[in-house]
Amino acid sequence: MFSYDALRVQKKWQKRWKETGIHSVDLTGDTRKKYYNLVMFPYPSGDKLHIGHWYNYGIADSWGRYIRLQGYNVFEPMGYDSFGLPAENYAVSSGVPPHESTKKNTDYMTLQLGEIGTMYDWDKTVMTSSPEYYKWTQWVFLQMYEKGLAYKKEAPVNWCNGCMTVLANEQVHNGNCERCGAEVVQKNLKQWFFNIKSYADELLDHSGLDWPEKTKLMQTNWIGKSVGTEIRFLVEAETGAGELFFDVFTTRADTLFGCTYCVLAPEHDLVDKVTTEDRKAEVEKYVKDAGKKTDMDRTAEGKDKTGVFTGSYAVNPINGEKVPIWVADYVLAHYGTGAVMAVPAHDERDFAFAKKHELPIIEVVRGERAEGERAEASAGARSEGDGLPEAFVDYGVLVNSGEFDGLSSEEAKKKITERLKESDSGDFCISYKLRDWLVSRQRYWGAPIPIVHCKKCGEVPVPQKELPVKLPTEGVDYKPKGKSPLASVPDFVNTKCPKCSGDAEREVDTMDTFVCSSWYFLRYLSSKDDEKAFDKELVKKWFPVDMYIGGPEHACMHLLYARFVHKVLVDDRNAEPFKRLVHQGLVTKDGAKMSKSKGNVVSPDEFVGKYGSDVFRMYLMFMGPFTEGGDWSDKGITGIARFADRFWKLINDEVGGGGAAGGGVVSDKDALKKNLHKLIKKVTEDIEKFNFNTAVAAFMEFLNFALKNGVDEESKKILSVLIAPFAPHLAEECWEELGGEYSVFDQEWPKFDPALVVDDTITIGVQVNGKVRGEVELSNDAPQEEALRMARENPNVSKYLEEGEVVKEIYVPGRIIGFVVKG
RNA sequence: GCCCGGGUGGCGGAAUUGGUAGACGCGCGGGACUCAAAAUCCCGUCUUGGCAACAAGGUGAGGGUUCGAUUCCCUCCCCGGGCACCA
Repeated sequence: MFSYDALRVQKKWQKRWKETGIHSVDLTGDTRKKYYNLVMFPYPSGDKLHIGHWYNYGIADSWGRYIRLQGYNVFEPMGYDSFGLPAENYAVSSGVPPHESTKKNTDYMTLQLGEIGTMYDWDKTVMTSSPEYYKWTQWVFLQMYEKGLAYKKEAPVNWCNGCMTVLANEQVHNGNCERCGAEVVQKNLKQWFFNIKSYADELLDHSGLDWPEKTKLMQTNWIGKSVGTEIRFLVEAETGAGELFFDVFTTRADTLFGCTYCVLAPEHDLVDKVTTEDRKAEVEKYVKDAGKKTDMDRTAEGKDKTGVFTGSYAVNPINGEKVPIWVADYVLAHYGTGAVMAVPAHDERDFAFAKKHELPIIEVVRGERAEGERAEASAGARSEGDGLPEAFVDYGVLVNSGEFDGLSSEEAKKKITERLKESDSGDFCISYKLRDWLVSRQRYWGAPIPIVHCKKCGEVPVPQKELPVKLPTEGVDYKPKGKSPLASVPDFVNTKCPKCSGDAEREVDTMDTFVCSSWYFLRYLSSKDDEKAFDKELVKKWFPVDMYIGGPEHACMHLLYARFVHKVLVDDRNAEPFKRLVHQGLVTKDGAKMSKSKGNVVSPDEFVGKYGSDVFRMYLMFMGPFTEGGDWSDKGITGIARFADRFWKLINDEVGGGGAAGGGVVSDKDALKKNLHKLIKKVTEDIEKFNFNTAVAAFMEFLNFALKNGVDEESKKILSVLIAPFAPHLAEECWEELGGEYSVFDQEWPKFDPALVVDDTITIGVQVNGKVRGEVELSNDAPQEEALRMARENPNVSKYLEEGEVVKEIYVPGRIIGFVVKG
């Protein structure tokens, strides 16, 4: 069918690559410039590679091959993120222990990744579920612990009813579990956290990172930094409980005079203390009900602002006004201080709440825009602001604010905060949406947390030399019960305290798999003696990762965690692990996401078996821009199959028929040279931009030309190198066929001659009143006078010029000639 | 609700700073080769009218700026992604 035997060729070269060890990287001795080409490592599933794997790994590899040809020493490692729920869930249903199924899956996957024809250096692979790896994940935990960045604390946390474990904030999407989709509820539990919040400012700093703007923005929004004021409200103690106070956080200190009540979150410590006897029953019931609700329930009730009065009052420190203290679940316990000052005139939520519960509304900021509306409202309600149709949330000028009247919001924020500072009742303050990273999980298939609980000494970290704390593989009931399965393995639980040697119990929770994946890129550079988690000298040499390729879904999870952990491990708050980041797009079928349930999943094997892996890879590259994905078409791939075949024919002079040139006969040598150099330029520039689709298109254009015109041997060699990142096996075969020395990947990437890529004569359009009326051919640097003269000579153009008087002439060299005619 | 992307032929998708819209490929139509089919090769392919030259319309909808707008501005519609009471 095809004259190019793709399957034979790909087998041949995969074998040759392996035998010659061409992809094995010398991390220390090589004198070429280093390039760390990283792709997010896969979770090893038992299924065959799906199209997304091919898309991601195939194209990431093409990038690596291109960089290699550019003369770099490319480090392209690969490993497995092999801890995690799927293997464990499989164990629950089948009884096959995770360490067994995982081993089988990774072996199989390695084989398949080889079939793509990738240049991974398997000598330096990692598997996060191996004791050799998780030993050091535990060490990472201890590092965090020693630096005071890991702590165990009771807090309201997210609990997934499906996975029967707690989840990090980042792993809850729309109130559901990111993994299994089950509903997530709030529970008060004692859990391990990493203090990622203390790195918020460093994580906010993306300077110097060549990352997609969108990803940086998502992280910025997730961290959610707000600059504002913390204000202390004293409680008017009717309960006789002594001097009570609470702090609130606000970004709008300028509205402080408009505060007509305060709200505590139901979980706030002070709720009990400020509630008066007569309100106790009602408040307790409200708090209890709120606790039972999921976040979804709380927000699902939407704009309906529920709440109860505590019976107590607080004093507004700026004016001594007494305001009632309420409890309401529209105030979040975990943000700011868990308490707010409510200013109904200038906050939509407070406005809705005040309306519903008939609390006063006082206008303290006025903007130009509100002027008309207010006049129409009632003049009588001016000072009270009850006439406001809605909250005015914009900045403006202060009113009803005593001596601060007339100040702009900006100025007032500063002045009011400074005043509060004088009386020790407030200060400037910064608040973040980012919460600490909850890292403990009540599941089996993860790295055990290296902590023991001693009756005498309390919480004691396991000494580094005793690592790894091995995950038991015998006698484990994997079934999730809401407690770690490890709790039911006595041999694991019962231990001795490393400090006092007394009886102690091991921590039974395991670590979030995102901890494992937050440092694997460092582990690829492990030290030979295994004395350290990674080789510091190698890390110094090879970091940052020059290119990191992976899915955009990790923007606020892995990519945030990895930056944080990297900063801690290399002991530099400003260090960044990934210099350039590129996200692959999604491959769809008929415009829809592929899914088993829709039955529109495309299996690569069928097409790889028919056309070979090069064609499959190249079609994926051709489908659309890499970052945007593309739509798979069973028919579309035939275009690339034809292309590969025609390419092969060109190299082998099998171009008979149709009057095409062959046998080394070149009909226009200058044109060949020009087109070849234009191709080199186009392909090089497109690859740099990750626009592989247009690079392939340029190849096709060139091929169409070359098959007619003929090519010489030198051009064939250049073409073989140029095609190498796109179709590595084909390129090797062509290169060998042309008598080139193994390997094509040890050649130099061709350079174009700038003089050859510009045409001396070009064809440009001529417009009359903006409409194209003809085209003229003129020299590249033709002066305006000549260009216009030639344009006028065009019969169709002159026809339109005669219709009136030329009032303007336009000449953009190389682009357009235009006339404006009036009449 | 808010914040990002994006809407271009039958389809996937191309189009520097505003400068000949539709590259390249698929599909489709026609032809060559063949007893025939496949494969291959050649020609055509945005719509309408015309043999053609050419003309008119055309990049989600409507306005605007400009000699000229897929590109810039305003209003709106649709699709994808993120956030979601963050005070």
